[in-house]
Amino acid sequence: MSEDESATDDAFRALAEPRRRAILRLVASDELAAGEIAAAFDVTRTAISQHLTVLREAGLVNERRAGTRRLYRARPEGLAGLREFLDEMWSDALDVGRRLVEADRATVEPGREPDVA
Amino acid sequence: MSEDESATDDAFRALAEPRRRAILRLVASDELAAGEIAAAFDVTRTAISQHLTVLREAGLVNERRAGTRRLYRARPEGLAGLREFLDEMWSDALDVGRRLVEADRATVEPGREPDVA
DNA sequence: TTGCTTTGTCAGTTGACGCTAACGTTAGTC
DNA sequence: GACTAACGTTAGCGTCAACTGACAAAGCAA
Repeated sequence: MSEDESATDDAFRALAEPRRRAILRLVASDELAAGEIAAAFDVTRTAISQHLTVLREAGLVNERRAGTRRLYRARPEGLAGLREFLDEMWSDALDVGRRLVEADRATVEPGREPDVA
Repeated sequence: MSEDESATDDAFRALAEPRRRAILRLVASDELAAGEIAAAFDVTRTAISQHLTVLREAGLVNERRAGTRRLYRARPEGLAGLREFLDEMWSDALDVGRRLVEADRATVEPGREPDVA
C-alpha cells in the first residue's frame, strides 16, 4: 500500500520537471542512448544523466546496456499511479450522485454553511 | 500554445507536492472552506493557504467567497494537460504502427543513429 | 598496453520550495 | 466605533533539487 503511494509520489516528483517530461516523450516510441538524448538539449550530459537516474528510480524508463552505451525507453506502466489519480479526480468531481446530494443540501439550507467537518 | 504549455507546467508542479494532491482529493466532491481544509492537516493554516494559492494559480481549484470565508472546489478541467500528456505517452509507447516503422528502420540502418534533434 | 568513446559519479553552488510566526485585511456582530 | 472570526500576505529560515566541471569506470579497437 505505502509502496504504491511512494512510487506514485516518485512519479509525480519526476514529472514535475519539464525537461524530464521532454526526455520521456523522446523515448516514448524510440529507444535512445544517453548521449543521443543529451544531444537534444542545451544542458550538460551530466544533467541529463541525473535526470535519467531520477526517471529510472521512479519506474518511468527502462535501462538496457549495450557495450558502453545505455539505451533508454519509456515504461508506460510507471504512469499507472498518475492515471489512477486522474480517474479518481474525474469521477469524484463529476459524479452525478454527489451533485444531487449537494443540490438537496442546498435546498434544505439556503446556501450558507457547507458544514463538512 | 505556449499558454497551454505553461498551464500544464504549473499543474504538474502543483501536483508534485503530496499535500496538494491530498487537498485536491478533499475538495474533489465537496466544496470546503480554507479553515476546514486546514483542519484536516497537521501544518499551519498559513501553509494550507499557500498551497491553495498554488492550486488556484495552476487552475486546479475554484475559489468562491462567502462572507469572510473562501470556499474551494476542485476544477477537473485543470487536469486536461495531465490527461493529454498521459494519453500521448500511452499511445506513443504502445502504438503498433510506430513499432513497425522502428523495426523497418532497424532493417535499413543497422541501428546506430536514431538522430533525434 | 595505450588510447578513444560512452557514460555515470562526486563536490559545490545557486535558486526554488515548504514551513512558521507575526501582521494586515475583510466581513459580520455587539 | 470596537471587537471577533476567517483568511491572505510578508519576512525569514532550512532544505531540497538542478546544474556545472572534474574525475572515474567500462567497453572496444589498434
